[in-house]
Amino acid sequence: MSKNKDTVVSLSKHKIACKDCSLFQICLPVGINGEELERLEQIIQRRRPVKRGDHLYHGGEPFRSIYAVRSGSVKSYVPTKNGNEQVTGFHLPGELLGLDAINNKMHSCSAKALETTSVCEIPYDEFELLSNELPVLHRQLIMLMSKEIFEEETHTLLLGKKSAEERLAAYLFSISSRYHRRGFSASEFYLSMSRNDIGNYLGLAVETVSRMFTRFQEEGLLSVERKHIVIHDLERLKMMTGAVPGKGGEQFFCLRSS
Amino acid sequence: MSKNKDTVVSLSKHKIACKDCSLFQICLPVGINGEELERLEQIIQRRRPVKRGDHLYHGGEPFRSIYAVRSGSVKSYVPTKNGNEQVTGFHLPGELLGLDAINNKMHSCSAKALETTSVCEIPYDEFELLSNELPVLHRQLIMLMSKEIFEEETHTLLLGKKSAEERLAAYLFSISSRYHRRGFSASEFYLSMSRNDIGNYLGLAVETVSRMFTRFQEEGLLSVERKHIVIHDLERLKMMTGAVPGKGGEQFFCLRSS
DNA sequence: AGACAATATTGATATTTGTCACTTTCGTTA
DNA sequence: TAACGAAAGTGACAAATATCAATATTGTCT
Repeated sequence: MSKNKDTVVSLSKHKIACKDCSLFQICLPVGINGEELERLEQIIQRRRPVKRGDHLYHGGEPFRSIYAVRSGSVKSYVPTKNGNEQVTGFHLPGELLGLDAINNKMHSCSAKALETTSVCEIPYDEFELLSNELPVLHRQLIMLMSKEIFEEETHTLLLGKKSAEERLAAYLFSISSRYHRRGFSASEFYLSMSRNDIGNYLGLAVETVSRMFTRFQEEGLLSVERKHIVIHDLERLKMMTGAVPGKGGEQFFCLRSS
Repeated sequence: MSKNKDTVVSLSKHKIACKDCSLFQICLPVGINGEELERLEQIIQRRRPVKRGDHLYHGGEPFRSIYAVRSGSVKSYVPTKNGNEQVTGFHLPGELLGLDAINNKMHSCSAKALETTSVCEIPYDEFELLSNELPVLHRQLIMLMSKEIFEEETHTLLLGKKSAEERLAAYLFSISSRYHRRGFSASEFYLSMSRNDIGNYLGLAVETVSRMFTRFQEEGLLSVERKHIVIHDLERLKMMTGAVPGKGGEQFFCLRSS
């Protein structure tokens, strides 16, 4: 039990059962019955919200837990030799972090909150033990990891060949879809990450990102005011990503929505 | 049990027990005991080698199996609207394919052999059933998927910010390490993929790839003759990738070796 | 509120890479 | 073996983006 008032307030405010969590069907889409869920909940720790700039873990630290974002957002990055960092991903509500560390038993990147963020922490050892009795948990994790691999692939697709315009369009479309899935508006949202982070993630100079936002706005595609984005033509944005597969491919549109 | 002669012949030719397979410790690194292994082997199908250009699966097809490359190499790609394709990955011996399809139950990309290639096929339904009894199988799959996610992240790192030089260097270093791990030379190997595929994967024009190879050769970094590569200075190649993390980071060097 | 630091935007210029056109080499098939 | 088409390499040029420099805006701290 924490001692200061702040924490107590936060805990009481955030102690929500999984089944009442708005992310329930994102975290646990497959059939988990009541008793199984209860046992899972017993090992899940709901951490006090972390402040902007705080770390969930650092690269090189031993791996102990998987995290699920409840609210807020987190960025993953790797520090590089020249004192810079390379951003490897952003994590929005309902998304998991730390999956890349299971195999190494060590975190390969650092995770930093981009804003006040609350997460669920799932201690991996306990999860493993429980999974021996409840194979459905393993199955669920495998599904989520598959989705993660699929999405990384999408990101490869994004960075692979495209122009700055296509990259930023694809990025915005991805963010939009992810917020939408989480129950928020697809056409209006705040970008919690800086232009710097976006450019870094997309392999573009900050200035190029700025210019692209300006161009998009001039073209009437969207309105942008710092971090506040309103997309006026989502369909055109999607087209601009250039990621629509060819013949017979409409059924597996690959610039994913979730 | 298969019925037609063709299959029987192939099976007899390629029926090698997992424990005798040179990829054993790559596929199944953790402790699986004899009986468990035997039961796993019963569901693994060793397919007759596929010829260069043949597909293991196409994007949009229902997902049925995971594949492990035994020998040869495979490329994954997504067809795009303009009739081109976007290469999303290469798979060398000891590596798995199809993990991205578990969640969707549908393949999101196509997989094509770059040369004569033999694979093990693991029907996923049967794997799931068996895993209910042997949780170690699930655990192993999760480890392998974690590794996959880690490597995708590495690829993000590769494409994120780097110049053409850094990209090609990182690519060659990755291929080198993966061959090395499989027991081949780290400094001399054949690139089974075309310049076109490499360029596509790295987000570079074919001509740029060619020019970079030429430059690398002029600099004495390597010798290249079409697909045959000899690397003269692996250490310098590694440095050129620019992926060395900063302070205290040597322990989690992120441009991975496997 | 004021001041400072961080972030974002804009413009001018340099560099890199892509595109186009052509040549060479290789591999396959007749 | 010859001939063809595909893949690879090279050069000239154009286009896209990075870099550098300056300014504007925002957020934060006192």
